[in-house]
Amino acid sequence: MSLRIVSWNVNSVRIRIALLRKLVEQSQPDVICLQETKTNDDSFPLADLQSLGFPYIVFSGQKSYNGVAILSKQPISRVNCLKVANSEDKRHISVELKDGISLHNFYVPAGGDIPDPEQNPAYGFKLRFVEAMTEWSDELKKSKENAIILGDFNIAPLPHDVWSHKQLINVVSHTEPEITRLNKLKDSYNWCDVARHFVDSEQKLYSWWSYRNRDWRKSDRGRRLDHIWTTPDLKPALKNFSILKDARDWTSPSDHVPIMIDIDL
DNA sequence: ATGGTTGGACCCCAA
Repeated sequence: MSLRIVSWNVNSVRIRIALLRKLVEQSQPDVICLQETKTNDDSFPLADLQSLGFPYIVFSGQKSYNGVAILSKQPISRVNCLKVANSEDKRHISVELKDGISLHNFYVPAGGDIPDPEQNPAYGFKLRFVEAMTEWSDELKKSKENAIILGDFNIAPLPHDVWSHKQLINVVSHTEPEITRLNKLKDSYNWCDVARHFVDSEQKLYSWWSYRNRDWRKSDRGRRLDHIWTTPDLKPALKNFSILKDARDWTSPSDHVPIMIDIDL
């Protein structure tokens, strides 16, 4: 069974319905994982999304901030929401795709502007959040379960995951403490960074471009904040990876674009 | 060196 899985930080699910329709028509994904849905569960646009051809939808949201969802064409089971780093924030939801293979959708905290946990608690929370993900990953490895983890990790780890390594080294998303922690998470289960499995590390690769640029394509000051990782045993099953960059030019876009994999499960 | 934009709620916050 070949599965096409998309991850997208939509920056409000309710105002992005038309763009989700466009995504479905153009790319025909089987599973869509959303971050920053920005709505509580009572106001989640369930019927609208089901009408796009996804009868099976699970979501965990809150008013105004955060929120995650998974849309699927096929039945899903074992729905779970983790309380990562003891936070009440709705930043994780997972399902079982098929026997023994789980899919975990994470929205890692952005972490504010100042890269100092003393001055900026949001930054400290971000670091603790990735540490908590690592503890979770350690347990997953012990269970030997295969998994896909994806979402907006809000960290661009490699020099060519940002438009200027030098200019962003002290900018939250590309600081040494964040990168060290993300690498620790990656090493904890030898996770495969699917984007870099297919695209050389010397090549620039972004999934996010700030709203605060007159011409995002021309200035091209992007960062690779969105990720899809698999457990090492799933590597041979990976068939394709793509970043749907054109979505940044859609009418009233998210500042993140969808990223997509094809995997034979 | 600074400011630029968006979304959701409310008159500002987080991204």
